[in-house]
Amino acid sequence: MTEATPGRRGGRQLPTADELRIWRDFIETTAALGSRLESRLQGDSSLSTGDYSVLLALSEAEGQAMRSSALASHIGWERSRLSHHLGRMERRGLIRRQECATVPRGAEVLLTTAGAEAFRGATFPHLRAIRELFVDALTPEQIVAAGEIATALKARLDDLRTQ
Amino acid sequence: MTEATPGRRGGRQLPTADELRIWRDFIETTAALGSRLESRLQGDSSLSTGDYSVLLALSEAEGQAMRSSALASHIGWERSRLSHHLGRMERRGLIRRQECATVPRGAEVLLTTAGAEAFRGATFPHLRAIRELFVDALTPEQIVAAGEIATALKARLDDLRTQ
DNA sequence: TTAGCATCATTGACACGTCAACCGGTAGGT
DNA sequence: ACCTACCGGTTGACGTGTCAATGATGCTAA
Repeated sequence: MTEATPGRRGGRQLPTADELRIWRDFIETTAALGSRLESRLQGDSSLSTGDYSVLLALSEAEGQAMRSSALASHIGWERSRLSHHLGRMERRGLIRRQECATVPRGAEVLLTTAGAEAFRGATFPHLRAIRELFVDALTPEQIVAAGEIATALKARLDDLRTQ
Repeated sequence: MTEATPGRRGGRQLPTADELRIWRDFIETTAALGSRLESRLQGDSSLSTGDYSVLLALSEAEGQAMRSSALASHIGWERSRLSHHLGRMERRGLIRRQECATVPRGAEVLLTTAGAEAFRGATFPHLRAIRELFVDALTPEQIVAAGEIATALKARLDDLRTQ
């Protein structure tokens, strides 16, 4: 199961029509789910899911502050993406950046009170939306299956990246 | 299952820690899968998945041409999104636009030979990537389960939109 | 007839992501 | 000491997506 057995289904190289239909349903529906959640969060709190990830990480951090690179790896973003996003969040007053005293050339990202407040206001509606759009849409067995599918897909992505 | 029973799991309003962990795995992994496929397609053919959707629809269309609005609803895009995308594709010579003879104010989108060729070259590697990243990552049972999960999530999204 | 009104498509402003280039500083090897 | 190589972070260019506003055109009802 971890190693692909190339001949498992007759050595075909291309998906069957059924597999393709499921693929399309799956990728399109998950994308639609993501953007619906995005717009729910936007409407409830004027935050994007990116903002939410950053604010969540900072809220849980020691002193509500993190080094930029630590933040990037914590939420799994590229550095340039984070830098652009922090610029936009700083303009809106949600975070602040300052030179790091201990590490030369390091940037410290600080949660502002406005940022903390925005995060507090967003959390409850966001979790409720996750429940309505995902948890309540599936049976308990399907939720477990979704977790296993995610794990298997992630393993495959990791395998192919380093290979 | 179609109607949410609010008290089904004790009337909680928020997801449990387990549900939340699965949610994050699920949404992040599917997003990563989508962008991996995007970059595979880009590397193999210099097309985006958006380009691919448009070219697929046009290839299958009568006379390799479609009205803009028909194309939009066929691939499920907003018209403004399609208009922007067609502008970029037209600059690259993949499609052409011309006034529609039959419908006033209608725009006809035509597949160019360069577009048809790009699509032909992209199809095989794209389908192979879907097989490698999705079909081969899952057991046959998991593929079925993925289809059912997509159907359930889609039904939920549709329910909540019209409600 | 004309004043709305819906329809088809485009446009502009803006948020977001990726890629590649860049910059400043530290560390290693010669 | 000097050259180089990396590291942390930023920037610019560009493709992409959404929203709201705009044109242009036909339909309908006062």
